[in-house]
Amino acid sequence: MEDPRVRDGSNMNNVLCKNERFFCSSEVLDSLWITNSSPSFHGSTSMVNFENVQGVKNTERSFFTEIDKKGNGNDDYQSEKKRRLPPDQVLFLERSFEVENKLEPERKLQLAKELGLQPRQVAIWFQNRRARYKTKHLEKEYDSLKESYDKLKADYDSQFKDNEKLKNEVRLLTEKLLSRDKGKRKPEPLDNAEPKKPNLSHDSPNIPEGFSKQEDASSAKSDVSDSDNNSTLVELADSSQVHEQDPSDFSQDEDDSLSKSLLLPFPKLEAECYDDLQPNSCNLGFPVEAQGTCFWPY
DNA sequence: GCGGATATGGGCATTACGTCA
DNA sequence: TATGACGTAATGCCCATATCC
Repeated sequence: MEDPRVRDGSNMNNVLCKNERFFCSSEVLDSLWITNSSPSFHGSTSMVNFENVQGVKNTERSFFTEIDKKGNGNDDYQSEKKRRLPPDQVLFLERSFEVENKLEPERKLQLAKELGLQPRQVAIWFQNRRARYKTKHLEKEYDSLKESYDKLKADYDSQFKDNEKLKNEVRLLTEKLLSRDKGKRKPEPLDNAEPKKPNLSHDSPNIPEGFSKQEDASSAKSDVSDSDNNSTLVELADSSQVHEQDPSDFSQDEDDSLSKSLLLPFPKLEAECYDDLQPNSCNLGFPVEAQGTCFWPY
């Protein structure tokens, strides 16, 4: 069974248009496509006697002038020196690549025939093109990840400052309450007085000490993953509904200790705050395979 | 049905060459 | 003119898969 897609050049437009994701202009494709009736690409070798898709001879290319000057009539593809493909051929291959980045044998033969290239050349071009695409894609993915990371880090820093501010407020209020209690009654032994502290503390009798240790923001930041400090902060701020730490949420990020420490205070960010991100814009916590993608696998 | 030999194609690292600043 | 950086065509190797016997 012959694949109708590759039967002739006129059908190639359908091939190129079958994927609606890509820009597809029949005029453009018509200008690119050379039908079998055109002698333009029918040279027996890769690019000898090549004419571009508009039928204009490429007599300006240095390679041909060199060949002509030397009177080299050798049609053997293997013996030819390596040279870049002309822009029109590259454009045509790019269009084909946009449609499908894998090359079935029949399509390879058809492209080779239409472009006047060796099938091997077409296959190599697609192979290299896939490699280039992968590189570019990885670069974009890296940039996206970095952007997401920076954003997340900025969010964390902002939240950290707010946290510090709230801690200071709690500390001041605690001191006020303590001083007011002192004024009301006689001083009591310390261990007796502790349980009479206001609701700010349930299980952490040494709150002021804990705060005093964290007044230096930088040192406190380094301790951000300390569960004792976190629990203290949460209880003091009476925000247990906000902070429900689940260590399992970060099991996929073990290799990145910095990211892990940054994320710890905000275990629900991934699930709740980044739903609107574009695919591939943030991979934190998600395996690459699980991300939606409009790109080809490579 | 199973297993080995062979062919084919893709991925990847690398090389070779052309181009340009 | 020489040179280094960069892009890309091409090569070689490895692996997965399909087919044949």
